[in-house]
Amino acid sequence: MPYPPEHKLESRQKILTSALQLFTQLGYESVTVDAVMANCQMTRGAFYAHFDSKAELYRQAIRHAFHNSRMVQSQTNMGPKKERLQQALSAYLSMEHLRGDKPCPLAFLASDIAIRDGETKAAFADAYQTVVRLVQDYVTSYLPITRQEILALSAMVVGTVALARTMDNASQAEEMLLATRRQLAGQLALDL
Amino acid sequence: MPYPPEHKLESRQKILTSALQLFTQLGYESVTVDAVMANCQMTRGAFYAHFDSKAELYRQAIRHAFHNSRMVQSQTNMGPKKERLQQALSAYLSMEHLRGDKPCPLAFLASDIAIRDGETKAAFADAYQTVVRLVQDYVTSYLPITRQEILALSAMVVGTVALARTMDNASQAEEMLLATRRQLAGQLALDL
DNA sequence: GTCTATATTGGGATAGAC
DNA sequence: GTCTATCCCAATATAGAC
Repeated sequence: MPYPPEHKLESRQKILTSALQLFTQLGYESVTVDAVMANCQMTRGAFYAHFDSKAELYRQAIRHAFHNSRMVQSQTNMGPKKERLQQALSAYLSMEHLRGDKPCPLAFLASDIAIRDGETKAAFADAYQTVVRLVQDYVTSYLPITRQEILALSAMVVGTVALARTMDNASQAEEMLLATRRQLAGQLALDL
Repeated sequence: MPYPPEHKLESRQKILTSALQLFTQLGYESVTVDAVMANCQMTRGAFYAHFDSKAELYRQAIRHAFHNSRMVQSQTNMGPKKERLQQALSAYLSMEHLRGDKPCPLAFLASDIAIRDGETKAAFADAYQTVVRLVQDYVTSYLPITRQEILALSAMVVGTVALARTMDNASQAEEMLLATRRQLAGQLALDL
């Protein structure tokens, strides 16, 4: 028995992490299965023992990213919800995030998802609705707010990161992040 | 002389319009030069008399889109700036826009641009800065506002359209558009 | 489960006729 | 300027050994 049973699960996790990194950096079409596997020290042949196709890998990588996101993971953390929200937003609206550290699929893949098949879009839409409800839960713990306001502010946060990433100039990107932190601090009574 | 001198310019415009439509619908990589040309009743061979490469076509299509955008074109319109702004925003945050009618590259291509070369990103960043200044000019004509506020609100508007486009469900998309219209109406004293 | 071939397709770019 | 025909490379997916 050359491989222990947990080996396959470990390989799967490695492939998913590798895939998310490359998909967010290069976009769906420019990423090859070869590159994903090489990026985690495996070869192409092994891929098909884990996933049926590249499209399937994309869907799973998105689910994986949401499940491991700061916002979702912060549910298991200690401390008041307001502080956890503040930390998550601060990390989200940072240059480190822009550079691809724990990339959020919402901001990094939005226009890529819009052109995929229904199954992929549904996976993405579900995850988005979950995050919106989570944010609403966090904010309402200390401030009355409507779902409508949460939706608009979420779009602002995600849109800021998506647009800042397109800027060729770092100071323009920083200006955008700062502007949204200020706006958010005012509307959500946070210290950002 | 089989071709009058204006023929080439006309062909070029047709190719650019065809390209923008396909790029925003399918993304850069999934669009073939063949498809762009077939979409405007020409063949692949003719393409290279107009553009050096597919990457060059992408850049030109983005410039073309900004130049023909409602916001930029509204500069030549009559009427008070506040009304022109209101009309542009209303069209921007509509289901027709989401369906691909005069697609805005900011919202439709943001995560696609982020992974392209520096030249493409620079073209996009320039266009974005122009639009931001234009919006600021329109708003300040009737309401005092800072550049920071304009940046945050612009990200909200663009982010809303980008995210709404990823939803598999039309009513979710409508909810998002409505939420941002409401928020914007409040902050910019508009009737949306 | 993972490896090294390999079959096959698709698309960017060019050549040369009209 | 536009056409058809062609070269050439890259990438998905599979076959079969270990």
